[in-house]
Amino acid sequence: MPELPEVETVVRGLRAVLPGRRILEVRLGKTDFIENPAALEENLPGARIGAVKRYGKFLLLELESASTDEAARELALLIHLGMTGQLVTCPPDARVAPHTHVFLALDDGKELRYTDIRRFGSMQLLADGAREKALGSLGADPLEMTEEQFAAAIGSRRARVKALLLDQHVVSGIGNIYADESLWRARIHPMRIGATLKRDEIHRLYRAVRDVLNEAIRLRGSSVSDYVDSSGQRGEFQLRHRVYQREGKKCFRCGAKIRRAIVAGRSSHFCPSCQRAPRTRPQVAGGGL
DNA sequence: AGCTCTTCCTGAAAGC
DNA sequence: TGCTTTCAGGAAGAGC
Repeated sequence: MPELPEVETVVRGLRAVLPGRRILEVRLGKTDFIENPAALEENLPGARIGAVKRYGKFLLLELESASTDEAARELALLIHLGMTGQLVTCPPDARVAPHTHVFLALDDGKELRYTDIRRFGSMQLLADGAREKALGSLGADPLEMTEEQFAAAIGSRRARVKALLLDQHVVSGIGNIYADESLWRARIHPMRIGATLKRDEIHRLYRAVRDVLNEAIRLRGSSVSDYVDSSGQRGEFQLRHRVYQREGKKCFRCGAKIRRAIVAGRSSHFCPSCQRAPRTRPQVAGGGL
């Protein structure tokens, strides 16, 4: 599922081919994940693609409307890949994958396609002033924030650290895979309360999050379900997972059996030996460590 | 403030 | 074997 490293990989791929391209034609399939489908059909044809950006797990295609009619409106297409979203460029006669719902014909003869099996993704055309409203509440990007900012965001909260890492308003871009992998690397139990983390633990978590994300970007993301990059290629970081989907297997560090528990409503994988459960209130469901 | 539950959706996997 | 049920999960909203 696309999290920060996967979205970053897609963004880098699109950055190499999209800027400067003009959109010639739009075709839509199912549109229940698009905020205003008619707005796409009206405004995308003729628009020129500018910068390709990433905000947490969001992709943003900046657009220059070709029509010089009224005020030259700055538009942007905001895209979230949800769990199974794919953005791929291909020749227009390439086989159409099932569940492909957006086709953008480009002026270099290529096509940009959006495929999303579960349609948990979203697509929205943002007018001039709407960008701040759509993205303003996002937390800082963990690769851009300082350790002090990270410590302030996590260390002041009474929620479980797993919930905090997943909360896009606290830090943006981390999902279930990278939360679990980061916590394992930092040797912190997912049920720990943010405000109870020691300075050294915050430091380890900050380092772990950044190291895991950077390494995952280097390996072009994790392909666990349907993720592929903008060329249709799978990533390789799933080969480096230490806890995610490794329930019952041996911890790479100590050999104990990896456990799975529901934390913050999400399946959480951790080593009960390396990542000590908090002693007092929050207990892992079913007792035990 | 933070937790749990629900909703959206499909396909894989488990259950019978 | 084949049908049915459960589950997974990003994000938002409801209710406590």
